[in-house]
Amino acid sequence: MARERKIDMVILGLLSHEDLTGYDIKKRIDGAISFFWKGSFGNIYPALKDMEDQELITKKDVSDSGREKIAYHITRRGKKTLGDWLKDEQANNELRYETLLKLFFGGVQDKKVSVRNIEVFEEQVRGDLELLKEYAKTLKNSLDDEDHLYFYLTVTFGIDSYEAYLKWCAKAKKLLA
Amino acid sequence: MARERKIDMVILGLLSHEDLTGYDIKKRIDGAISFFWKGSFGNIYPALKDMEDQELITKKDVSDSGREKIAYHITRRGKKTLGDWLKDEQANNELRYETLLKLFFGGVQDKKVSVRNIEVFEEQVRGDLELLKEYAKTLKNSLDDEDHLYFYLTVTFGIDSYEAYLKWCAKAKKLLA
DNA sequence: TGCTAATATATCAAACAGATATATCAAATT
DNA sequence: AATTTGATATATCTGTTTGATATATTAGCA
Repeated sequence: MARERKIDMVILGLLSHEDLTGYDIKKRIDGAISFFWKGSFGNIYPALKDMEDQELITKKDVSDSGREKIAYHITRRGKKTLGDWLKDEQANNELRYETLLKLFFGGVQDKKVSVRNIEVFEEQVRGDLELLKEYAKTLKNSLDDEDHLYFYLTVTFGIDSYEAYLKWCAKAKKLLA
Repeated sequence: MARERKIDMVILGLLSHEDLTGYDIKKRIDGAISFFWKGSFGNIYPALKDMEDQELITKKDVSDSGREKIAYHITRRGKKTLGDWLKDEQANNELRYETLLKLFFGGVQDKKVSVRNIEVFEEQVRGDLELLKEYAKTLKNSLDDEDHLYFYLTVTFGIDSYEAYLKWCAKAKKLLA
């Protein structure tokens, strides 16, 4: 059975707002989306090619001068595919935290190693949390704009969970002390 | 540059406690670990073969009768590799939540679709949270056992973040109403 | 006895990550 | 004016991972 390629949906979702080149798509994914989904050139470019064959998107040359530049536009078929995916209730939600993996096997080393791993994690989270809070501050004033509302919701998800992470870090370090 | 294969560390971590067959390793990963890391036969068996070549683990035939059964044992080299990884401060922590992806592109559909997606997520989380709380209850009485302590820490991470998720779900549904 | 589920090893195609190759262009530096 | 740097832009390659499938044995049970 052909597995559903999730990067297709990310691309269709982005193209449903505006025409974009592969490079633009990568930049968008690396932005706010990267918090809950990743993408690489290695799957974006092949996906664009395949989806053009399936007529979910169309190509248009937008080279400004000598430089080759190809923008993609979503078709009616593409919009339907995106809509069907959104309406499909099943969703795969996965956490892949190497920090937790290291903590799980922490007994192999001195407790100090685990404490240090938690501290590094804490610093990461603290930095990301600040970024998310800035996003939230800007977005909060324009929630009547539907797109901002949905963006805001994903941002608050990040804020709430990261704040929970920080509380956990404090508790965990105490238990290891 | 040869990327570090994370499944190797999961396997070494598990083998540092007891000898296991590939099938056993899969079962262990599908248990409590699956909350923060996944593994499949498709990478477990090749990893076992490679690590045997690198002398990080050794094979021993433990077939009880006609059935082939191969258990693996960690070597001193394997323990060193595991220890080095634990002491390495850099860790890759990734969230891949299709629910958030759908929410981000929710504007394409009616708000009811997004609310439903959140509800499905909420049910998933509520179920997993119950399981984690049962783990925690059992473990809490034996935190003097080091292995239990580390297990308990990962479990409380899950509990704390899942509780934050549920609070967010309530807020998000209200904002979409 | 036959059926089903669990045990156990293993491989394959598709998807994905991360690095690299190639080349253009804009802006800053020398 | 020439050079360097960093951003833009497309694309591919290798290795890793996922999810499905193939094959076969064994235990329980009806």
